[in-house]
Amino acid sequence: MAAKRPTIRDIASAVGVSSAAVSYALNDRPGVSEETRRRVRQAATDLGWVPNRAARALVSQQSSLVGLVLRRRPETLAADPFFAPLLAGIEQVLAGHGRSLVLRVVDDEAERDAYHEMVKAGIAGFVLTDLRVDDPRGSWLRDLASPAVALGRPDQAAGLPAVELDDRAAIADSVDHLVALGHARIAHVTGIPGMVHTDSRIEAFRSAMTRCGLDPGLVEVGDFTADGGAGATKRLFSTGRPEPTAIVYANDLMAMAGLAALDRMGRSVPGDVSITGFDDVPLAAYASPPLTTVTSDALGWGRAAARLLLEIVDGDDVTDLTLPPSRLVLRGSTGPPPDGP
Amino acid sequence: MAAKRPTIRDIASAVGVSSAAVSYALNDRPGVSEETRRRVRQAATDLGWVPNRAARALVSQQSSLVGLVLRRRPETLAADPFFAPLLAGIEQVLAGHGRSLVLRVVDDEAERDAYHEMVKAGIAGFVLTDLRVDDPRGSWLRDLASPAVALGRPDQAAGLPAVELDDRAAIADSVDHLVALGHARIAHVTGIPGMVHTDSRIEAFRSAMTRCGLDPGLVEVGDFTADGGAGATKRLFSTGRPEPTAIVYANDLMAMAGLAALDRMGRSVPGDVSITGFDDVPLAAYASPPLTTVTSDALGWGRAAARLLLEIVDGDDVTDLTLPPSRLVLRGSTGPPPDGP
DNA sequence: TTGTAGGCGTTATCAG
DNA sequence: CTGATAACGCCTACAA
Repeated sequence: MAAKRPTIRDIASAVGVSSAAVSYALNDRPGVSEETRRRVRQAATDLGWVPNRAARALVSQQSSLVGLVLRRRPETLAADPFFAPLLAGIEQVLAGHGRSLVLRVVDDEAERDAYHEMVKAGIAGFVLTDLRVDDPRGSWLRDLASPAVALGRPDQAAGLPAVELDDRAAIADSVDHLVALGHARIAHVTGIPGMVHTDSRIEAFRSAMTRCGLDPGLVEVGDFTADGGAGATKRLFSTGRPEPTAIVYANDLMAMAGLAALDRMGRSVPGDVSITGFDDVPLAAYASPPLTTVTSDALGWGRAAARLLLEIVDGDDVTDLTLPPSRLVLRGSTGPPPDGP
Repeated sequence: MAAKRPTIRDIASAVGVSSAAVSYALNDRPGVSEETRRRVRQAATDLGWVPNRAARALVSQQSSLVGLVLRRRPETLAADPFFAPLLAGIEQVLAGHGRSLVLRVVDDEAERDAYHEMVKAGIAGFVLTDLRVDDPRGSWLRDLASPAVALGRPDQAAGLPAVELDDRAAIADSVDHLVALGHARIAHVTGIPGMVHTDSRIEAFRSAMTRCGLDPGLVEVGDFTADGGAGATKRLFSTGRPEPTAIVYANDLMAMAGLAALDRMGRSVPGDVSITGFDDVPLAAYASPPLTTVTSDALGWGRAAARLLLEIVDGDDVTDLTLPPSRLVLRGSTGPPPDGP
C-alpha cells in the first residue's frame, strides 16, 4: 500500500508556513528567508516529496519532456551502436534536471505528424538526429515554435542550434594514413545517400584524395548496414576497373561486413587490401584482423545535445557546441599495399 | 506563433453545451445524447482540439507514461543489439495508445530511488528488463503498488506478469547440433553471473549435456561483452585440461570475440573448434566463418511487453505471454570435430 | 518576508 | 440526459 504522495501543502503544514512559501523555497525563488528555505527543503526530503509533473505541466503550460523522433525501420536499430549510448547520454543530463526523454520511432509518412502531435502534447523541445540534406524538420519546428537541437551541422542551418563534430578531419586522417603506407588506389564506401554525415564523409574523402594528388572518384554507395557494406565491397571488385588496394568505410558495420566479403573473394586484409572503419564499435578490436577505425563518442553527443537543449528551453542564448574531434585508432586492418612502397 | 490550444470549454461554447458534456462526449461516456456527441466531436475536430495530457494526468492521478529503468553502465549499451529494438517495440505499441516511454539509465545505488521517484512522479507502470536472480524490483514495485511487466520469467515470480520465451530449448538445440556433428567436449561461455537468462542458459546447457551423456562441467564465466568472451575463450584453452572442440556462447558478441581469440591462438573455426552464438546480430552472418547462432526478436519482446503492461494498467486480468521460440540458424562456424566423428 | 486567492484543463459529483 | 461546481497539485500575482 503506497502512502499517499505528499504535496507542498503537506510540507507547508509540517513546517508551519503557507504553501506559497514552500513553492518559493523549493524553486529557488526570492521571497522567502534562508532559514525557512532550509527547513522547507528538509521537510521535503523527509516526507519524500517529488514534484507532480502533471500539476507543473498544467500550470506552466509546458511539460518536462523532451522528444526524440527517429525515422527508422525499427529492425535497423539493432545494428546501430550509436543510438543506445546517445539516448543514455541525453537521459543522464535530462534526469539531472528533472526532465525525461520520450522516444518515438516512426516511418516516413508519420514523421511530420509525430512532431505536431508531440508539440501539441506539450513536449518542451526536441533533439534532431540522422540529419538529412534539405532536412525539413528545422522549418517544421520553427513553425511550431518548438526549441530543438541538431546533432551535426544542419545543412541549411535553419537557425537550429547544433552540436557539431568535425568527422571530416578523421576521414582525412584515414586517407593520409593509407597514403603514408603507400596506397594510391583508395576507395570509399558511403553511408545512406542524402544524409548529412554521409555527404560530409564523402566530401572529406574526395578532398583528402585530391589533396594527395590521387583519384577521388572511387566512391561506392553503401547504406551503413552490413549487407550494404558487403555489397558495395563486391561491386568495387567487379567493375573491370583496377581494384582498390584500400577502402575507407563510412562505418564499422560496413567495414566488418566488407572484411568478410573480401575474405570470401580471396583477398587478404591487410595483405591485399587495407580497410578502415568509423565508430570504433566494441567488436572492431575483435575483428580479424582488428579494425583500424575512428573513435566516436555517442554518449558525449547525447550529453552535449541535452545540455544545449536545456539551455534553449530555459530561454538562454546559446551558441553551437563543438565536440572534441574523433581520433584514428590504428589496428591491424591497414598495412602496405601488395605491390609495396 | 502557435495559436493557443483550444480547450473543452472552447468546444463547449462553440457547440452551446457545458464543458462537462463535452468531456462526456469526447470520452465515450454515457450521459450525453447521440446528437450532442456528434456535434461535439465535429467541433473538436474543427478546432483541432487535442487532449491536454497534463490536465488529464493531474485529475486522474496517473500519467500516460511508462517507465523503463536500466541499471547499466551507459558505455555498455553500444554493444547491446537487444536494447534499441526492444525500446522501439515498446514504443510502437505505446504510441498506438497515446502513451510514451520514459527511459532512465542508473547505476546500482540509484536504481531503487529511480523507481520510487518515478512512481511518485506518476509513471503508470514499468517494464522490467535484465532480470536478476533474487531480483528485488518485483517487491519494490509491489510495495509501490505500481504495475509492472517482467521480460523473462522472474525467478521468484513475485507476482509479476511476465513475457516469457524458452531460450533453454535453443541452447539444447545448439548442443544437440554439436553432438550430432560428433562433438563430445563442449564448453559453455556464460553471460553475467546472477542474471536470470545467464543462469537459464547455463542450466539448459548442463541438462542438455547430461542428457547426451557428456560432461556438463565445462562452463566458463563470461559477461556478455567482447572482452569477456575473448577472455573466457582464452581460459578454456589454458587450463591444462583437455581442450573443448566446441563452444556454446551465451551471446553473439562473445562468440565473435571468441572467434578472434581462437584465431589468435591458432585454432581454426570450425576446423579445430566449432562455435555457436545467441542473438543473431546483423554481423553474425558476416563473421568469418559466418556464425551459427540462435535468433532473437527484441522488437517482438518489446511489443509483447508493452501490450501486456497496457492491459495491466487498464486493470484487465492478464496471464503471462509466451513468445514463439528462438530458432537455431546453422551457418559456417560449426562442423565436425578435428578427430572426426 | 509571508499568506491568500485565483487559475491552468480535465474529470467526477452532484443537483436539476 | 444535462449543467454547474468542486477537486487534482502547483505556481504566481497580489495583499498583508
